[in-house]
Amino acid sequence: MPELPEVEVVRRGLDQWVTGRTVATVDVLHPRAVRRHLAGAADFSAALTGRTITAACRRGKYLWLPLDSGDAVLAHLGMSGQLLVQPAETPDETHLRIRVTFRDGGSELRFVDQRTFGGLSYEIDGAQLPAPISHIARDPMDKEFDDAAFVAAVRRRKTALKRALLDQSLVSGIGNIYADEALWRAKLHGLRPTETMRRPELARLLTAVRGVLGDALGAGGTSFDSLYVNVNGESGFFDRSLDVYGRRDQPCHRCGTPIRRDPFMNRSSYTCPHCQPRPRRART
DNA sequence: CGCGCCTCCTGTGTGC
DNA sequence: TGCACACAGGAGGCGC
Repeated sequence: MPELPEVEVVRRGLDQWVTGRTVATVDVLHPRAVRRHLAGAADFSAALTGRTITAACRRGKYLWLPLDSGDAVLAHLGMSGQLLVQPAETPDETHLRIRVTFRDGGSELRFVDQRTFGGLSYEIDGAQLPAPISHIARDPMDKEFDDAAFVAAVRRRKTALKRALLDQSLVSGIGNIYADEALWRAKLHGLRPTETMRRPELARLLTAVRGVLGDALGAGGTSFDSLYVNVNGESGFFDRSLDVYGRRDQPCHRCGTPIRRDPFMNRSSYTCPHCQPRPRRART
Protein backbone atom coordinates (compact mmCIF):
# COMPACT_ATOMS: atom_id res chain seq x y z
CA MET A 1 0.00 0.00 0.00
CA PRO A 2 2.68 2.51 0.81
CA GLU A 3 4.32 3.11 -2.56
CA LEU A 4 7.40 5.10 -3.51
CA PRO A 5 6.22 8.54 -2.32
CA GLU A 6 5.06 7.28 1.06
CA VAL A 7 8.22 5.22 1.57
CA GLU A 8 10.43 8.14 0.54
CA VAL A 9 8.66 10.36 3.08
CA VAL A 10 9.54 7.78 5.74
CA ARG A 11 13.14 7.53 4.50
CA ARG A 12 13.62 11.28 4.85
CA GLY A 13 12.22 11.18 8.36
CA LEU A 14 14.56 8.35 9.34
CA ASP A 15 17.53 10.13 7.83
CA GLN A 16 16.69 13.19 9.89
CA TRP A 17 15.90 11.48 13.17
CA VAL A 18 17.94 8.27 13.47
CA THR A 19 21.09 8.70 11.34
CA GLY A 20 24.15 8.97 13.58
CA ARG A 21 22.47 7.38 16.61
CA THR A 22 23.70 4.23 18.40
CA VAL A 23 21.29 1.43 19.31
CA ALA A 24 20.90 0.68 23.02
CA THR A 25 18.15 -1.98 23.09
CA VAL A 26 15.96 -3.86 20.62
CA ASP A 27 12.69 -5.47 21.69
CA VAL A 28 10.89 -7.75 19.25
CA LEU A 29 7.32 -7.88 20.51
CA HIS A 30 5.93 -10.02 17.67
CA PRO A 31 8.08 -12.72 16.01
CA ARG A 32 6.33 -12.33 12.67
CA ALA A 33 7.85 -8.86 12.30
CA VAL A 34 11.31 -10.46 11.92
CA ARG A 35 10.25 -13.64 10.08
CA ARG A 36 12.60 -12.82 7.19
CA HIS A 37 15.47 -12.76 9.65
CA LEU A 38 15.99 -16.52 9.60
CA ALA A 39 18.29 -16.59 12.65
CA GLY A 40 15.37 -15.45 14.79
CA ALA A 41 14.32 -12.56 17.00
CA ALA A 42 17.04 -12.96 19.63
CA ASP A 43 19.74 -12.91 16.97
CA PHE A 44 18.19 -9.86 15.35
CA SER A 45 18.25 -7.97 18.63
CA ALA A 46 21.79 -9.02 19.50
CA ALA A 47 23.16 -8.14 16.08
CA LEU A 48 21.65 -4.66 16.09
CA THR A 49 22.46 -3.72 19.67
CA GLY A 50 25.46 -1.37 19.90
CA ARG A 51 25.49 -0.54 16.19
CA THR A 52 25.42 3.03 14.90
CA ILE A 53 23.08 3.94 12.04
CA THR A 54 24.99 5.79 9.34
CA ALA A 55 22.25 6.64 6.78
CA ALA A 56 18.71 5.89 5.57
CA CYS A 57 18.40 4.41 2.07
CA ARG A 58 15.60 3.27 -0.19
CA ARG A 59 15.17 1.15 -3.27
CA GLY A 60 11.62 0.94 -4.55
CA LYS A 61 9.43 0.26 -1.55
CA TYR A 62 12.28 -1.14 0.56
CA LEU A 63 14.17 0.85 3.18
CA TRP A 64 17.46 0.02 4.80
CA LEU A 65 19.60 1.57 7.49
CA PRO A 66 23.34 1.06 6.86
CA LEU A 67 25.32 0.44 10.04
CA ASP A 68 28.86 1.23 11.13
CA SER A 69 29.60 -2.52 10.88
CA GLY A 70 28.96 -2.53 7.12
CA ASP A 71 25.74 -4.45 7.75
CA ALA A 72 22.23 -3.01 7.54
CA VAL A 73 18.72 -3.24 8.89
CA LEU A 74 16.35 -3.93 6.01
CA ALA A 75 12.70 -2.90 6.29
CA HIS A 76 9.58 -3.37 4.24
CA LEU A 77 6.34 -1.74 5.33
CA GLY A 78 4.14 -4.26 3.54
CA MET A 79 0.61 -2.92 3.45
CA SER A 80 0.22 -1.40 6.85
CA GLY A 81 3.68 -1.01 8.35
CA GLN A 82 4.83 2.23 9.97
CA LEU A 83 8.25 3.32 11.18
CA LEU A 84 7.70 5.93 13.86
CA VAL A 85 10.11 8.07 15.85
CA GLN A 86 8.38 8.57 19.18
CA PRO A 87 9.26 9.97 22.61
CA ALA A 88 9.80 7.09 25.07
CA GLU A 89 6.84 8.25 27.14
CA THR A 90 4.40 7.86 24.23
CA PRO A 91 2.06 4.95 25.06
CA ASP A 92 2.67 1.77 23.06
CA GLU A 93 0.67 1.57 19.86
CA THR A 94 -1.81 -1.32 19.62
CA HIS A 95 0.19 -3.01 16.88
CA LEU A 96 3.70 -2.15 18.10
CA ARG A 97 5.95 -4.98 16.86
CA ILE A 98 9.53 -3.79 17.42
CA ARG A 99 11.00 -1.11 19.69
CA VAL A 100 14.53 0.25 19.23
CA THR A 101 16.01 2.56 21.88
CA PHE A 102 19.19 4.60 21.57
CA ARG A 103 22.11 5.33 23.84
CA ASP A 104 21.43 9.06 23.71
CA GLY A 105 18.22 8.38 25.63
CA GLY A 106 16.16 10.30 23.08
CA SER A 107 13.23 9.23 20.97
CA GLU A 108 12.58 5.57 20.14
CA LEU A 109 12.27 3.99 16.71
CA ARG A 110 9.10 1.90 16.56
CA PHE A 111 7.90 -0.55 13.95
CA VAL A 112 4.10 -0.67 14.07
CA ASP A 113 2.18 -2.98 11.73
CA GLN A 114 -1.47 -3.93 11.84
CA ARG A 115 -1.60 -6.57 9.10
CA THR A 116 1.93 -7.92 9.63
CA PHE A 117 2.87 -8.12 5.97
CA GLY A 118 5.87 -5.94 6.68
CA GLY A 119 8.98 -6.68 8.65
CA LEU A 120 12.63 -6.00 9.50
CA SER A 121 15.74 -8.12 9.06
CA TYR A 122 19.46 -7.76 9.77
CA GLU A 123 21.52 -8.11 6.61
CA ILE A 124 25.22 -8.89 6.92
CA ASP A 125 27.30 -6.78 4.49
CA GLY A 126 24.06 -5.08 3.43
CA ALA A 127 25.12 -1.45 3.81
CA GLN A 128 25.49 -0.86 0.05
CA LEU A 129 22.50 -2.93 -1.10
CA PRO A 130 21.08 -5.79 0.98
CA ALA A 131 21.19 -9.13 -0.87
CA PRO A 132 17.43 -9.89 -0.63
CA ILE A 133 16.63 -6.79 -2.71
CA SER A 134 19.35 -7.07 -5.34
CA HIS A 135 16.66 -8.03 -7.86
CA ILE A 136 14.65 -4.85 -7.26
CA ALA A 137 14.99 -2.41 -10.16
CA ARG A 138 15.81 1.25 -9.72
CA ASP A 139 12.81 3.54 -9.46
CA PRO A 140 11.88 5.97 -12.25
CA MET A 141 12.95 9.00 -10.19
CA ASP A 142 16.47 7.57 -9.86
CA LYS A 143 19.06 9.41 -11.96
CA GLU A 144 20.50 6.05 -13.01
CA PHE A 145 17.17 4.65 -14.19
CA ASP A 146 17.64 3.56 -17.81
CA ASP A 147 14.60 4.58 -19.87
CA ALA A 148 15.69 2.79 -23.04
CA ALA A 149 16.39 -0.44 -21.18
CA PHE A 150 13.00 -0.25 -19.50
CA VAL A 151 11.20 0.30 -22.80
CA ALA A 152 13.04 -2.60 -24.40
CA ALA A 153 12.36 -4.90 -21.45
CA VAL A 154 8.65 -4.12 -21.44
CA ARG A 155 8.38 -4.81 -25.17
CA ARG A 156 10.09 -8.18 -24.68
CA ARG A 157 7.53 -9.21 -22.07
CA LYS A 158 4.35 -11.11 -22.81
CA THR A 159 2.04 -9.79 -20.18
CA ALA A 160 -0.46 -7.02 -19.48
CA LEU A 161 0.90 -3.47 -19.25
CA LYS A 162 -0.28 -2.95 -15.68
CA ARG A 163 1.36 -6.19 -14.55
CA ALA A 164 4.62 -4.89 -15.98
CA LEU A 165 4.22 -1.59 -14.08
CA LEU A 166 3.73 -3.55 -10.86
CA ASP A 167 6.73 -5.82 -11.49
CA GLN A 168 9.40 -4.48 -9.13
CA SER A 169 12.18 -6.15 -11.14
CA LEU A 170 11.31 -3.97 -14.16
CA VAL A 171 10.64 -0.68 -12.42
CA SER A 172 10.27 -0.24 -8.68
CA GLY A 173 8.16 1.85 -6.37
CA ILE A 174 4.85 1.59 -8.20
CA GLY A 175 1.86 -0.09 -6.56
CA ASN A 176 -1.80 -0.41 -7.46
CA ILE A 177 -2.71 3.22 -6.78
CA TYR A 178 -0.01 4.96 -8.80
CA ALA A 179 -0.18 2.35 -11.57
CA ASP A 180 -3.80 3.28 -12.18
CA GLU A 181 -3.07 7.00 -11.88
CA ALA A 182 -0.16 6.85 -14.33
CA LEU A 183 -2.11 4.79 -16.88
CA TRP A 184 -4.94 7.31 -16.72
CA ARG A 185 -2.56 10.24 -17.22
CA ALA A 186 -0.95 8.48 -20.19
CA LYS A 187 -4.37 7.49 -21.60
CA LEU A 188 -3.34 3.85 -21.74
CA HIS A 189 -5.23 0.75 -20.67
CA GLY A 190 -3.56 -1.66 -18.25
CA LEU A 191 -4.68 -4.69 -20.26
CA ARG A 192 -2.64 -3.69 -23.31
CA PRO A 193 -0.34 -6.57 -24.23
CA THR A 194 3.19 -5.35 -23.50
CA GLU A 195 4.55 -6.62 -26.82
CA THR A 196 2.17 -4.28 -28.69
CA MET A 197 3.43 -1.17 -26.91
CA ARG A 198 5.03 1.45 -29.13
CA ARG A 199 8.15 3.23 -27.88
CA PRO A 200 6.46 6.68 -27.75
CA GLU A 201 3.61 5.21 -25.73
CA LEU A 202 6.05 3.84 -23.17
CA ALA A 203 7.92 7.14 -23.09
CA ARG A 204 4.58 8.82 -22.38
CA LEU A 205 3.88 6.29 -19.65
CA LEU A 206 7.24 6.97 -17.98
CA THR A 207 6.50 10.69 -18.06
CA ALA A 208 3.13 10.02 -16.47
CA VAL A 209 4.66 7.78 -13.80
CA ARG A 210 7.20 10.45 -12.91
CA GLY A 211 4.50 13.08 -12.84
CA VAL A 212 2.22 11.23 -10.49
CA LEU A 213 5.04 10.06 -8.19
CA GLY A 214 6.48 13.57 -8.07
CA ASP A 215 3.12 15.16 -7.35
CA ALA A 216 2.42 12.64 -4.59
CA LEU A 217 5.82 13.20 -3.03
CA GLY A 218 5.23 16.94 -3.12
CA ALA A 219 2.02 16.40 -1.20
CA GLY A 220 3.77 14.29 1.44
CA GLY A 221 2.29 11.04 0.13
CA THR A 222 -1.20 9.66 -0.19
CA SER A 223 -3.37 8.97 2.77
CA PHE A 224 -7.00 8.21 2.24
CA ASP A 225 -5.89 5.53 4.66
CA SER A 226 -4.69 6.72 8.06
CA LEU A 227 -2.13 3.90 8.01
CA TYR A 228 0.17 5.88 5.70
CA VAL A 229 2.11 8.21 7.90
CA ASN A 230 5.53 9.77 8.16
CA VAL A 231 7.80 9.02 11.10
CA ASN A 232 5.91 11.59 13.18
CA GLY A 233 2.59 9.86 12.51
CA GLU A 234 1.33 12.56 10.15
CA SER A 235 -0.55 11.82 6.92
CA GLY A 236 0.01 13.31 3.49
CA PHE A 237 -2.86 14.69 1.48
CA PHE A 238 -2.35 13.45 -2.08
CA ASP A 239 -5.65 11.55 -1.90
CA ARG A 240 -7.32 14.83 -2.83
CA SER A 241 -5.40 14.69 -6.10
CA LEU A 242 -6.25 11.15 -7.18
CA ASP A 243 -7.88 11.09 -10.63
CA VAL A 244 -9.14 7.51 -10.89
CA TYR A 245 -8.13 5.33 -7.98
CA GLY A 246 -11.12 4.62 -5.74
CA ARG A 247 -13.39 6.86 -7.86
CA ARG A 248 -15.83 4.28 -9.19
CA ASP A 249 -18.88 5.86 -10.86
CA GLN A 250 -17.51 9.36 -10.32
CA PRO A 251 -16.91 11.59 -13.38
CA CYS A 252 -13.54 11.47 -15.12
CA HIS A 253 -11.62 14.69 -14.43
CA ARG A 254 -10.90 15.00 -18.17
CA CYS A 255 -14.11 14.00 -19.93
CA GLY A 256 -16.80 13.42 -17.31
CA THR A 257 -17.37 9.77 -18.18
CA PRO A 258 -18.03 7.69 -15.04
CA ILE A 259 -14.90 5.87 -13.84
CA ARG A 260 -15.22 2.12 -13.83
CA ARG A 261 -13.80 -0.47 -11.50
CA ASP A 262 -12.77 -3.91 -12.71
CA PRO A 263 -11.30 -6.86 -10.83
CA PHE A 264 -7.61 -7.35 -11.62
CA MET A 265 -5.09 -9.66 -9.94
CA ASN A 266 -7.44 -10.22 -7.00
CA ARG A 267 -7.68 -6.48 -6.48
CA SER A 268 -9.09 -3.53 -8.44
CA SER A 269 -8.31 -1.46 -11.49
CA TYR A 270 -9.87 1.94 -12.07
CA THR A 271 -10.08 3.37 -15.59
CA CYS A 272 -11.95 5.95 -17.63
CA PRO A 273 -13.71 3.94 -20.36
CA HIS A 274 -13.52 6.93 -22.74
CA CYS A 275 -9.92 8.09 -22.19
CA GLN A 276 -8.60 4.53 -21.77
CA PRO A 277 -10.60 2.26 -24.09
CA ARG A 278 -10.15 -1.42 -23.40
CA PRO A 279 -7.93 -2.90 -26.10
CA ARG A 280 -9.59 -5.28 -28.53
CA ARG A 281 -6.97 -7.89 -27.75
CA ALA A 282 -6.78 -7.45 -24.01
CA ARG A 283 -4.36 -9.54 -22.03
CA THR A 284 -5.45 -10.33 -18.51
C1' DC B 1 12.74 -19.85 -17.50
C1' DG B 2 8.79 -16.76 -17.92
C1' DC B 3 4.42 -16.01 -16.41
C1' DG B 4 0.55 -15.87 -13.28
C1' DC B 5 -1.94 -17.60 -9.35
C1' DC B 6 -2.00 -18.30 -4.36
C1' DT B 7 -1.11 -17.00 0.26
C1' DC B 8 0.21 -14.50 4.25
C1' DC B 9 -2.85 -11.05 7.82
C1' DT B 10 -6.39 -8.05 10.33
C1' DG B 11 -9.54 -4.19 10.56
C1' DT B 12 -13.31 -1.96 8.23
C1' DG B 13 -17.48 -1.65 5.72
C1' DT B 14 -21.72 -3.70 3.94
C1' DG B 15 -25.70 -6.51 3.40
C1' DC B 16 -28.95 -9.70 5.23
C1' DT C 1 -27.73 -6.40 16.93
C1' DG C 2 -24.93 -9.75 15.10
C1' DC C 3 -23.03 -12.60 11.83
C1' DA C 4 -20.77 -13.64 7.36
C1' DC C 5 -18.17 -12.11 3.93
C1' DA C 6 -15.85 -8.98 0.59
C1' DC C 7 -12.13 -6.04 0.39
C1' DA C 8 -7.66 -3.62 1.03
C1' DG C 9 -2.81 -5.62 -1.40
C1' DG C 10 3.17 -6.25 -1.64
C1' DA C 11 5.81 -9.79 -2.88
C1' DG C 12 7.79 -14.45 -2.13
C1' DG C 13 6.99 -18.96 -3.60
C1' DC C 14 5.49 -22.34 -6.43
C1' DG C 15 3.15 -24.73 -10.27
C1' DC C 16 2.45 -24.98 -15.11
